[in-house]
Amino acid sequence: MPKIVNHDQYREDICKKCFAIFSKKGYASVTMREIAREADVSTGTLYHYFPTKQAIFEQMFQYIAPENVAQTLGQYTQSMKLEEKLNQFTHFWGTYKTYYQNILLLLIDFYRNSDTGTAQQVIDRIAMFYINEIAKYLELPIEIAELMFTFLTGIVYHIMVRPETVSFEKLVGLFNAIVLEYQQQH
Amino acid sequence: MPKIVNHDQYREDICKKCFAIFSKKGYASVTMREIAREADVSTGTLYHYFPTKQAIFEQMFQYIAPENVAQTLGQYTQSMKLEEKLNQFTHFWGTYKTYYQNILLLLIDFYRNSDTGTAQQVIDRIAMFYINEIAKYLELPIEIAELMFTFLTGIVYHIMVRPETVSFEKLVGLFNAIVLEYQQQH
Amino acid sequence: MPKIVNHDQYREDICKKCFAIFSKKGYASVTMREIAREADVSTGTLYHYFPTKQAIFEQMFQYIAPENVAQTLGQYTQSMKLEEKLNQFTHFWGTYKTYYQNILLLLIDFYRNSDTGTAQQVIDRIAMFYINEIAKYLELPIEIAELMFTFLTGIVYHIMVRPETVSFEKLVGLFNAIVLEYQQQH
Amino acid sequence: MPKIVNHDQYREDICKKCFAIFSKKGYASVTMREIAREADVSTGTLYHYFPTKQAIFEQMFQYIAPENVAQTLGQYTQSMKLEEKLNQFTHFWGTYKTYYQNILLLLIDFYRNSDTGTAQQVIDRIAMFYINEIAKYLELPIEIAELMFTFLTGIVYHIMVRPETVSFEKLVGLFNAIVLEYQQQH
DNA sequence: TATGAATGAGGCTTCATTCAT
DNA sequence: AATGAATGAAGCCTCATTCAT
Repeated sequence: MPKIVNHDQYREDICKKCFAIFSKKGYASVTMREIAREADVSTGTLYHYFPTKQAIFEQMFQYIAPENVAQTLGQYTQSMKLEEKLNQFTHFWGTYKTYYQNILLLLIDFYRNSDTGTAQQVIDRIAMFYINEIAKYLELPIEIAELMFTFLTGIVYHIMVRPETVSFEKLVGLFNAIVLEYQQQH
Repeated sequence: MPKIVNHDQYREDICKKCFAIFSKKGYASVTMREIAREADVSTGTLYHYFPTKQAIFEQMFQYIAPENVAQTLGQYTQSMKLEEKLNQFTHFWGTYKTYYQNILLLLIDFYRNSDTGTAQQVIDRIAMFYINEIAKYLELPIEIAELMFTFLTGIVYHIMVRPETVSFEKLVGLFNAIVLEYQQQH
Repeated sequence: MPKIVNHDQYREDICKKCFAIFSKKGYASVTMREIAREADVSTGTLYHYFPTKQAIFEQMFQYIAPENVAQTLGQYTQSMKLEEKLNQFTHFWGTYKTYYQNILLLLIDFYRNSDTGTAQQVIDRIAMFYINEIAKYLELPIEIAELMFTFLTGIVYHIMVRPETVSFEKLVGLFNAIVLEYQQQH
Repeated sequence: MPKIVNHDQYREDICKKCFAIFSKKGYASVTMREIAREADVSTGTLYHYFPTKQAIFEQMFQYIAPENVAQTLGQYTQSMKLEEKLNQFTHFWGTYKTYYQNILLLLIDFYRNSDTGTAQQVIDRIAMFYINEIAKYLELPIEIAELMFTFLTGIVYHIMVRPETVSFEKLVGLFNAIVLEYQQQH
């Protein structure tokens, strides 16, 4: 009997193992040999489980992203007032800056290198997950959460490409103030 | 008798000519042959003026002045009330969606493929140009303009990668409402 | 308790089962996985019974008896006159065109991929079977049957590679006429 | 200025140079590196002139086959009687056995590895060339020439795959006798 | 025995870069 | 200066074969 393998489980393992290298180098400049090395298998094995490099990349998101996200977001402690929550939340977000930057770059690579429709679906699923978590935690309407998430995406981008000029704290503080004020009016 | 050529001028010409193709296809998937064709020279000539493909890409941003990238701005007509201005502005922004998406992707390629410090400087210059234009036109403090620009960046991204779920109008409408309210308080 | 297996019998089974796929796709473009699937065993089992892919291919011809290859023959009904027989025979041959084309291609693959001497022996055995059948059925001397078979081989080839130009009926009609005339003289 | 190259001429040169290796090893088992070595260029250059391996193979026939064929056939000396002509012709054909065998194998590879329609056209052109030459030289009607060519194809095949059993002379002698007799009747 | 997961050499192809003209 | 033909390293992928279970 050959080694008993749960294919899906194995795929997931491989995906998890190569997340780091993709996250570090993006899509295009990662070679199959590197992926194989990272996943500690041969290139042949890679092709035993995935038809193409692109498929590895795509499935990686299916397996990794939601989990990582959940892991990342599940750390809030509850607090009472919206203002405090906002502060805690954005502070937290700031702590994971680099992580979110990598994800953002990776998602853009994903968008560039995959079938557009598929990419959009996958990315949307990830985004919706975030948005719902934000809404739940901050006890805000989903539209506001979506607004916040969109804005935070913008922040992640600008902090990455313009770190000298952009102050995360200032930007976020201003945004929080605006949201707070708006919320109090309604 | 060699052709008299102003090297810098020639470089600038080439850069401008290949902006379109880079903006359309990104960095990695544009070949030197394509660049040469676009710039209407031979690959040999390309290497006479630039040491590498990456150098072309980097210098392109130097020659593509912010005004060029933002050439679509500056078409506003003035109107009185902030609300109207906001509406006009965001409507306008929405019209050029695809263009901004391409620029966003391009800048990310630039960030990925160039020296980080240089890329950040160049991108910052472009961003600041936009932000100042926004501040000037909407007669808003620069911090608010920065906030808006950051947010608009997020929108461009989300509209690109999640078009099924995200409504530009709704998102922007909500944002405008919030900004407006905030502005009236101060 | 291991399964009791008659190895030779097992080999024969496998060979017979994969004849179809080889005949359809040729030697080179059939993979071991496909052979395994076709024979309803694992690739490991394949290698338990055969040392290489080539060995499978070679032994296949050993087990595929000439009668199998020529199974389509033997369906003739007897009729009296040579002319009628010729017509019936060539009509019949024409009906199985595609089948004979595949066999022809397969034998050429065999010739190319196997030890020349072995291939020649096997192919000769198959050919002789055909020729004898022709001689028997048409009641013609073996030399004439050989002539006919050689000619029919040529026809199979030309119909395959030049279907637009070659008319099976015309070619065969002419040939029959010639044979007939020759026969009547002797 | 770069080296001045007549692309078509260069393509033809490359094709001619790699005819030998293809003719010796067939299509599938010839690698691009071998082709390059044979043509005395780099693999890159190969792709400068041909988009794929298949294209090289296909164009090789366009360039090579008619010419080689012509060269081969242009050696007849005229003689008076049909019988003598037939003898000379078939003798000649026998002399080039190996050459025709290679061509036959190669054409079958061509048929297998190219778009069917294209392959058929190319092969038909070659065949028609032969047939016309036969008709012209032997002063026979085109249908008889076609018949002969078809038959000769069959002979080439059988001599190749069954050399122990098949006698070229006998087969051809018999065929000549039949043709001769038929011709005298009409 | 039987399985099929695992291997890795080697195939085709791409493309930034070099260099003879 | 300008050209574009030529290069060859390196990428993705295939598949006959091996081997642990």
